[in-house]
Amino acid sequence: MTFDLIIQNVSRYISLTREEEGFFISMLQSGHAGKKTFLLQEGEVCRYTYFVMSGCLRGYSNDKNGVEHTLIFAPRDWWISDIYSAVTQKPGMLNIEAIEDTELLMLSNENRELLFTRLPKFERFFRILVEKSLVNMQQRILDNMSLTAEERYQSFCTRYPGLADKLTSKQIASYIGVTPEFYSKMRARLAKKS
Amino acid sequence: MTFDLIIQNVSRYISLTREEEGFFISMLQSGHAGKKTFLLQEGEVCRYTYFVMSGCLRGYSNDKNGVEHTLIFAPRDWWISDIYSAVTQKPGMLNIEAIEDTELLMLSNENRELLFTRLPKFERFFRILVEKSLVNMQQRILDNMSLTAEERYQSFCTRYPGLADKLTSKQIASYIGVTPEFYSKMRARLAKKS
DNA sequence: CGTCTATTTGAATGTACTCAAAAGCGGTGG
DNA sequence: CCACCGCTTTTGAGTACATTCAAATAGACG
Repeated sequence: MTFDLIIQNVSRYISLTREEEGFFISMLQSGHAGKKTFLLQEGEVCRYTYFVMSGCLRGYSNDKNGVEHTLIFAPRDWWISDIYSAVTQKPGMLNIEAIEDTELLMLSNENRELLFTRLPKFERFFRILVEKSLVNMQQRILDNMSLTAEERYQSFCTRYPGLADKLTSKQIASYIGVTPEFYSKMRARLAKKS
Repeated sequence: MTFDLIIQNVSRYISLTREEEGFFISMLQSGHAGKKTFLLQEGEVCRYTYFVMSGCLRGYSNDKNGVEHTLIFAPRDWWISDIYSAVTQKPGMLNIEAIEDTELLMLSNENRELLFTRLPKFERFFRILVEKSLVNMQQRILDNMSLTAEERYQSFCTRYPGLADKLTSKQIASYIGVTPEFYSKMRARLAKKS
């Protein structure tokens, strides 16, 4: 069944009755994003929280020199949105792009609020989800301050097992925080070692 | 009244009746931390979420070389805890230290759960709180990847107005992610400019 | 096949770090 | 009250990690 994955995902933190599952599912829309297409672009207001059924998304932002910096990858079974924009309803600076053909479920901001009103336990679910995300981001700040590029690459491989193959060098470089050129040299060094 | 500050803080995101305020307050303990003392140390399980009434706290972690990296400062009207440890109930790596004599309110993990059970709107409050925090951390990751040390210093001054005076150079350096030596040289350059 | 973009390689540069030593500052005890 | 100790901050020289710019090579896609 199509909704098994998301129900399992939600059930990790809260438990739902059959009716609650039904209501939750009725709040979702399904969607598709072809490779290299955008679900959200810089300057837009984020209207949805996305859940990835298959494929993979990438959330990144451009700095003042136009350089891309990847904040998050969202493979199967992950949630993604521009929280800043979704919360404030103001234009954000995040781009959400499909790395490959991606099937999604979408929860609109309005339906999210409806869900919170009707089933307050979803406040709990999203609180826990955001807490996990916060812990990851904090760890990443520490990593950026204390690890070398090579170690951050290892850290990336651990956090997203198997994802490196699906991504371009540029995308990986933009996640670990180095230029594509330096990333290339780094790979050459690593290859020589082993 | 002692609890005005925290009630106002909470009321920014949820509204409470008199009785609810009373119950919330009954879940809190008050506490004090003298300058340079610790509320939490690396390896301990975080048992409380802290709210700062006056003074200032600092949350930092030591990397494998023993270098300190500051994740957060918590002046008056801020919340702080080691979310990782509080959520998992496992030993964390965060140290929470008082920068100066600090008065606090403390919400134990058990009372936090009680609060969630009795007043589910607090799930909402903490969800929003954590969302804001996540937005800040994401911004900080982008800053670390795209700004120079000098710009990150400006960014720090904006985020924590007036705090620079209360802190040692080493503490500021550990927040913006440079060595104390480099921070010192940076300050000298900045002073020369103006 | 040709074009466009991504990746690699190299040389020169820069930002920030390490190590070491000196100077400043704060607290403590005689 | 001041002398001393420990810690923080400053300064300098040498170094390292990562960037910039430029050119060559390889891949992807119509």
